[in-house]
Amino acid sequence: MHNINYIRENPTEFDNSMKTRGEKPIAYKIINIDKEKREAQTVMQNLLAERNQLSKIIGKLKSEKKDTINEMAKVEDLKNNINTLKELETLKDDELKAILSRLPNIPDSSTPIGAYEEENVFYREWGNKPNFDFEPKLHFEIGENSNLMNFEIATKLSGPRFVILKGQLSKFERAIANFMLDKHTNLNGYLEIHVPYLVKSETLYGTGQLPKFSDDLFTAGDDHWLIPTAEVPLTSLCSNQILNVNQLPMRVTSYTPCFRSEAGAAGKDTRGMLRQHQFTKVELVSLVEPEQSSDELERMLNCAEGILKDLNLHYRVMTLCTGDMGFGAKKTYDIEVWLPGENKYREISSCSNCGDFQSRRMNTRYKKNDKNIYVHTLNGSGLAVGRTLIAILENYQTLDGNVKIPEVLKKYFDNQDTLF
RNA sequence: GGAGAGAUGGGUGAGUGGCUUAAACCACAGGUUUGCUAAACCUGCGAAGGAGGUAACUCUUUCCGAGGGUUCGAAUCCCUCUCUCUCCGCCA
Repeated sequence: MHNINYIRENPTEFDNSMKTRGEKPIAYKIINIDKEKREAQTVMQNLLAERNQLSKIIGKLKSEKKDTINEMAKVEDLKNNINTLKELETLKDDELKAILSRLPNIPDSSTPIGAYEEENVFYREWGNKPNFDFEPKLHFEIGENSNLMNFEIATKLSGPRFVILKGQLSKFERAIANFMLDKHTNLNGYLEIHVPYLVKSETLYGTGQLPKFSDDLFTAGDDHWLIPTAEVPLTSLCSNQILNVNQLPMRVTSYTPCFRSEAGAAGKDTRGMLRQHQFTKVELVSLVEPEQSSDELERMLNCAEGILKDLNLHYRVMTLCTGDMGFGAKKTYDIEVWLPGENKYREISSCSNCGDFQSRRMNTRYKKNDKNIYVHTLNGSGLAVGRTLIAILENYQTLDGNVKIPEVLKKYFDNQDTLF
């Protein structure tokens, strides 16, 4: 949610920001509605003050057994005006909220301006593309050939975009997640949290998925929604709270399934387990003081990159341009891992600084020098477990169709050298 | 799922229609004094807004779980909902 005072004071800058995100100019309209709201409010409050005065007088007169007909008549008049103004104020406030809640965050000054994915900017890379002396297979070829990955059964049970992992592959998924969690909790200072996978619409509003993106979500009825990412419950842990400054920075992590309807992705990535309705992810979330959020984004990116380095997987980091960035983000880095089977880089993590955009929506503040300040929130994948599994299958495959186990994962996988 | 009891500031907790401008205590912050691992005393201490002023500030509205209603006036009365606790039932 945007700070109305900022829009009031910087309408041109605000519209320019929105333009880079594909929105039309709207500051003028917002300011007008806000003005109408405040005018109604001011007049109403003056009348309320008058009513309160009169009520006190009436109380006093009654206790003295005196006549109150004049005062009662005055209050009756006031009441009608108050009700009319109250309705007007509510109307204008609803209008304002409807607009503000659907506008994306203002990009950071360091976010490159652009409309499409192609305009994302290369930030850095690590490692090299591996050399194969045979034609590397795609992850689902390796999976299906070994009979450990099955899409038909999953489709029979749940429809398209689901998968079943069996035996060693199912266990391998678990090993990858455990490795990530151990690293983030033991070395990177994140506190592991077990969160609900169903949340209320109010919670999704706080992180920005609602009201605008309900089509991307699965609902379970009764105001319960399946989480599209653990970012939603983790970021919301301290909603409607005033934290003490010494609770910051707060760093939390969670390993959860994520559920996405992939409504806009019809026909895209239909083969394999790259784009599923359900996948697992280790998520990182930080709540920090405003001055620290830029540094925290770099730190978080390093935590996510560290996993890929440990796994010796080649990747590049892209800075997303304004048009490709998510709704709540001020700045986002995508980590794209190299997939030799596909001969492509593919997103495996996305780390975003949301500034105070989410904390305003969910009302998370901290107290410093007697002031209540909105925290800055950050989230990042550390990493998407399913896609990490894909990356290992494709990068560590051998000619005979087996897969070598990366050194750091062996202790999570009964010290085996190969997948099967 | 059934029955009962509750929800008041950071915490405990008083408050059954106007004398509450939400008491008191604890915690916290600042200060004074005594003098030493502390005590006593004083002061301050919830949130979100609006109007005025260059400003320190002043005035004012709303908020006692949430939303409606009654009333000149609601923490207090009425209705709906949510959550918590206790007991019973069911259950991994």
